[in-house]
Amino acid sequence: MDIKIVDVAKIANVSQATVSRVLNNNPIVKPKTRDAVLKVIEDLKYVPHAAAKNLRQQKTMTIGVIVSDIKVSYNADIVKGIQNKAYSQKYKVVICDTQNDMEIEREYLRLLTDRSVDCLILVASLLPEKEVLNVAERGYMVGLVGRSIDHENVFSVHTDNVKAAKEAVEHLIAQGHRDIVFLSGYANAKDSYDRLEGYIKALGAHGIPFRPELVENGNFNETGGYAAMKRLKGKGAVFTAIFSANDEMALGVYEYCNEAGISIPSELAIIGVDNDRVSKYLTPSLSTINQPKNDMGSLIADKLIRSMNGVFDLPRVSIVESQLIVRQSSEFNRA
Amino acid sequence: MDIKIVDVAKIANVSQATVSRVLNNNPIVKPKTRDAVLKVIEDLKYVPHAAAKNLRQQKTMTIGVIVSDIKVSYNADIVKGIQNKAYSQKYKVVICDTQNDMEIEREYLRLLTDRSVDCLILVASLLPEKEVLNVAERGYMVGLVGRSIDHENVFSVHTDNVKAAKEAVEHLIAQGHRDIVFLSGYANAKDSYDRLEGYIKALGAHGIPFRPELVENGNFNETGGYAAMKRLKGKGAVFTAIFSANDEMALGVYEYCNEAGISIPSELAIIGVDNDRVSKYLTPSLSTINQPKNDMGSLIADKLIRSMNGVFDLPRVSIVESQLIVRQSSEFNRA
DNA sequence: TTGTAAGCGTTATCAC
DNA sequence: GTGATAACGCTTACAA
Repeated sequence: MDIKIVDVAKIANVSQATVSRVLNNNPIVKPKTRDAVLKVIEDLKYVPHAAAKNLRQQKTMTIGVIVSDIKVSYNADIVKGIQNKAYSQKYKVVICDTQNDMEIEREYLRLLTDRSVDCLILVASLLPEKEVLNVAERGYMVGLVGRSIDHENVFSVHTDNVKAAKEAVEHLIAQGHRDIVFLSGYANAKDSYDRLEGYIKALGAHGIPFRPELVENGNFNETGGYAAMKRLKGKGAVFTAIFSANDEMALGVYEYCNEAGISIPSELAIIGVDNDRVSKYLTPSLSTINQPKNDMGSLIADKLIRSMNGVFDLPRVSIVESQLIVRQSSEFNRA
Repeated sequence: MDIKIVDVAKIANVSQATVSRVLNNNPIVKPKTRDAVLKVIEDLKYVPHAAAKNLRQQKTMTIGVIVSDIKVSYNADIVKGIQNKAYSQKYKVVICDTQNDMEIEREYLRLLTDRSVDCLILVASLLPEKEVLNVAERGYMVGLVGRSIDHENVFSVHTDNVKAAKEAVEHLIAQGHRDIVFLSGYANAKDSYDRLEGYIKALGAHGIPFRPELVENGNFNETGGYAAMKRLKGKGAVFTAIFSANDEMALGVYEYCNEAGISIPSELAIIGVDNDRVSKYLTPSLSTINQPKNDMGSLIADKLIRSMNGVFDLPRVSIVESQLIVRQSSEFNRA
C-alpha cells in the first residue's frame, strides 16, 4: 500500500511519464525499459490509484445499475448479462437494489450521478419519466430495461409485451378456455398495461367479449396474487383460466388453489410471465413467457459502452423476442 | 455537467473553501452564507466530483463484494444484508459475480484492489487462503462469509455447520432412518467438510456405524445431485434418507426420484441446507437448514465499516445460529 | 467566519 | 524514446 508511480519511477531510474506509458501499454517505450519497469512494478506490488486515474481521465470505467430487486431471478439474469458484457470490456458494475421503493431508487440515482459511474442502467425502474430525463439531460447516458423513453441519451431494450401476452392468451383459448382472468401488476407499470392490451386483443381476435370483472390487480407479487384470487372468488367470478402478468403472482394463485382444493390445470389453467427460476419446479410446472434476459442485459450494456466510445448510429430502442413456454399448468384441453 | 466547485464559489461570491464547507456540513459557516451557497448549488444542479473527492480524502465510501453467483438465493440474501447496512452508513456497494470460476474471482480481486473500494467482502469465496491473506497484507480489510481466516485485517461470519448438520441428521434418525446418505459439495469447501463432520457425529451419537460408501459428491449443484443419485443406485447402495449439503443438490435428487418413481418422503426422506427460495415450493416441500443470511451480510458489513472507522475491539469471527426447518420431505416416521 | 494555496496520484502535452 | 510539468476537482491546514 501507499506505493505510487513516483516510487516505481525512482527505483527503475526512469520518469513517472515512462512508468505511466508502460502501465498503459504505450508501444513507444523501448522493450528494454518496459521490462525493467514491469519488473519494479512487480517487485513493489504497485497498483495504480483508481481515483487519481479517474480524475485525470474524467471517467471511471464503471457502469451503475439500479435494480428493483436483485432477488427476483428475472432481474438477476439481466444484471448478469450486463456484468458479462461490462467485464469483457473492462468495465466494472455497481449494483443498487431499491427493494421496489421509489424513494430509494431516487436516492441511488442521486448517489450515482456524482461521476462515480460513466453511465447508468435502470432495470425495472419505477421512477417517473421526468426524473429519468433529468439525468439524461445532465449528460448521462441511460439504459432502460423493460421500458423506454425517447431522448438522445437514453437507450432501451424490452420485449413486445402486447404480442407475447396475446400469444399466451391464445394458447389458453386454443385449449378451450373462454373465461380467462387477467392478473395485472402495478397500475403504472407499462409492461403490465401492455400485457393487458395483448390479453384484450387475443379475446377480440377470437370473438370473446372483454369482461372487466375478470381483471384483478396482484401488484406483481405472491401475496398480491393470492389476494386477487380471493377477491375473484369472493365476488363469485366464474373462470377456467388465468393469465398472470408475472410468475410471482401465479405462486399466490397456486397457494390459493392448494388451500381451496382447486386442481391445476384440470379445474384452472394458468400461465405466467418471466420464467422465474421457481416456475419449472412447481407442481404442476408453470407455463410462462420467457424473455432472453441475459441477452437483454448484455445488449443494453453493449449499446451504452459503444455509444460512450463514440458510436452514434445505434438504434435507441431494441425490441427482442420472447417465447412461450408451455408446461403442465396450461396443458389440459377442455374441448 | 462540467460545473464545479469554483463555479459555485464565483456565483455565490465566496471561496471554494466555503462551498466545500457547506457541502460537508461544517457547522462553522454562517447560516446566511450557507443558505446562499446552497441556493447556488441548487440552481446550478452542482454535484461534487467523486474522483476528486476520493483522491483528496483517500477513500471512496465503497465496499467491494465478490460473490460466487448472485442468482443463488443464499448469496443474494447475504448481498442484500450487506447493501442495507452499507447504504444506511452512506457506503456504496460494487458487486462482482464470479460465476463460480476461481480465475474470475482472482481477476476481480485484482480489479478491486486499486483503491476503488475501501474494503472487500468475499461471499462463498473459492480462493486459496494464501491469496486472501495477500490482500489483507496489502492493507485491505477483508470480510468473509461462510469461511474464516485468521489475520488482523480479516473478519468473518458463518454458522456452526457441524452443529447444524448434526441436528439435521439427528432429525432423520429420529424419524427412524439408519441408512443415511451424505451428499457433499466441492471437496475443498470448508462448509461441506464441516457438514460431513456433523453427519458423522450424529451417526456416532446414535450408535450407527459410518459407512463411506454412503457418501457421494454432488459439487453443490443440481446436476451433481442427480449424478450422485445415479452413482449410488448404480452401485446398489441401500438407504432410506439423504442429507444433502445444500438445497441445489436436493433438486437433482428430486428429479432422479421423479424419473425413477421413488416417492419422497415415504421411500426416501431428504433434507438440504440453505433454505433456497425454491425449496418451499417443491412437492413435497424440502426440509432444510436456514441461516440468517440477511443478518450475516449486515453483520459483516457493519464490522468492516466500524473497523475502518477506528473501532478496534471487534471480534474477528462471528458464529451465528442456523435453524432446522422441517417440511414435508423428511416428515415420514418409519417407526 | 472566511480565504489562500498546497496537495492527493495520475495522465498528457510539450520539449528534448 | 524519454523527461518535466501542468492539470484533473476537491479538501484542509494555515492565514487573515
